[in-house]
Amino acid sequence: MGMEKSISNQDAPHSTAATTAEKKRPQRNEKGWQAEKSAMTRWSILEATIQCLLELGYANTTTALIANYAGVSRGAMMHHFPSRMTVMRAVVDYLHMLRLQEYRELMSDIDDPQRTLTHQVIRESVEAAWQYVNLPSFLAYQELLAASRTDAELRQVIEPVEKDFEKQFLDTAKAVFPHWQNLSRLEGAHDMVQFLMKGMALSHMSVRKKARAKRVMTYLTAILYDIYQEANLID
Amino acid sequence: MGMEKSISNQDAPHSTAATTAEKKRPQRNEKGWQAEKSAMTRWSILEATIQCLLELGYANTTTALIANYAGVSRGAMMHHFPSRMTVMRAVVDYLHMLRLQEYRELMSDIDDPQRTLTHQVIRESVEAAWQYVNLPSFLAYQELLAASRTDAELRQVIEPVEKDFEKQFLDTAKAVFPHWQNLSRLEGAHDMVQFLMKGMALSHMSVRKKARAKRVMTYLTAILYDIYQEANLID
DNA sequence: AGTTTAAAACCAACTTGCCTGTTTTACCCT
DNA sequence: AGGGTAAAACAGGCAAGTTGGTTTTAAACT
Repeated sequence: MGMEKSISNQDAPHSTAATTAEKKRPQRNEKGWQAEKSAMTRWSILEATIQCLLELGYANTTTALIANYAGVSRGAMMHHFPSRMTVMRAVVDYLHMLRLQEYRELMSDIDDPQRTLTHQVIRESVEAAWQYVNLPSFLAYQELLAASRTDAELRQVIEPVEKDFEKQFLDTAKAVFPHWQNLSRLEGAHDMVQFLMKGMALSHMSVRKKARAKRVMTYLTAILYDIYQEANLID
Repeated sequence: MGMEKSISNQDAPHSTAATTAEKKRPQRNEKGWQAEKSAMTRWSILEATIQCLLELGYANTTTALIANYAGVSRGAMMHHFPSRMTVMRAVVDYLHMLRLQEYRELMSDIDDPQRTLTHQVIRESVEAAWQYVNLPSFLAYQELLAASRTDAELRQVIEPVEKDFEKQFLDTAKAVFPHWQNLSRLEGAHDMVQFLMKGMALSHMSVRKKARAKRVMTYLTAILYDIYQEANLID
């Protein structure tokens, strides 16, 4: 009786995580292969979770689904993350890192050779912010943030991260606009950008999305320029 | 032995719905008592559902919880609403009506005797919009809207309502500002207000909420005034 | 080197609890 | 009495977490 139980009745229909950014498969007989494979499994579970959050929402993101998306057995997954909340914790941290990185990347494209803020530079930074809130990482994080409103455990996890993120986020903005002297006004401008972009992103405009977004960004650029001018007159 | 069945072994820790707007208890032996009582039960279930959405979120709003909050048995509830989604459908319609009503009420406080938009009038309407997005009805609706992104059945229910709401919402704004001629710019201004307010409301600012909201509203008022001026110059 | 041993990774089945919708039973008003 | 209303019990399904076992890797020992 060979038993052959390894037919693997696991059904893993989605290989989403794998398609996005397949990490180089570690070679066996290498030193520390196990550790590397373990890390890759963890990573694919995190990516799968994000995919689930985007496609199914927080409530419908079950441990079984995550495992399927990641292409691992539920047992394996529970080995790396002993509970659902443990996965979420890891995802929150992962997104924290990822979002900051992506934001900085977008902002680094904006260089400001004249050392003074032109209308054009402001416009570019506004458009970068719009790109930013349309990234998957932003949407996935919002899903967690929204769920945390009524999930005490998740809130405990996400709250300190959120605080830290906002701080670093604002600091990054300050670094991108070093000539902007008046801090209070910079913060106000920052709020304007964030709130508007968030509101737009979460509105899922059903009609004329592109045109309306463009118009809003035009208005926003104008007011930001005004705020900047005033801010530097005062100094 | 008056029977006083209202001892209600149901544990209904929250009497939220009752506190908000206790309808007059219908008197027995009145004509149509049953119909009235039935209507009141339905109403209290809707209010209870809204309360649940606010406190627990869509995913955690179970039929049993709703019944508890409403102070009815689950059986009674299933009599009036044969399924969970049926309740949600009714709540969506109820909120549709309620939100429009509340918005119009807030806007009706703004009268404009000079028949021309002053800075002050704009400021008041902005503040009304801020009040509006801080109403429970707004938050409850957002909860449903957010859930509908990943719940196909709910989306089918809420999508047409959402479309109709946006239309009526914009129409109301037009009615409040009849002197605002240039329609395109009015729509742009409307978008600015809605997106900003939504973004702020959903940001749950943890620090200096009041001051930041005030500052944002000041900026918003300024840009709206500018848009208005330009709009009327063009005409 | 080759074998043994411990640990890490993985897998499938079970348990328990909760949620929904249904059915059954009881009630009360006209 | 009987239609409309309410309460309770029930059945089916699903998801989280646990358990017990198997395979794979790394290291220790002879």
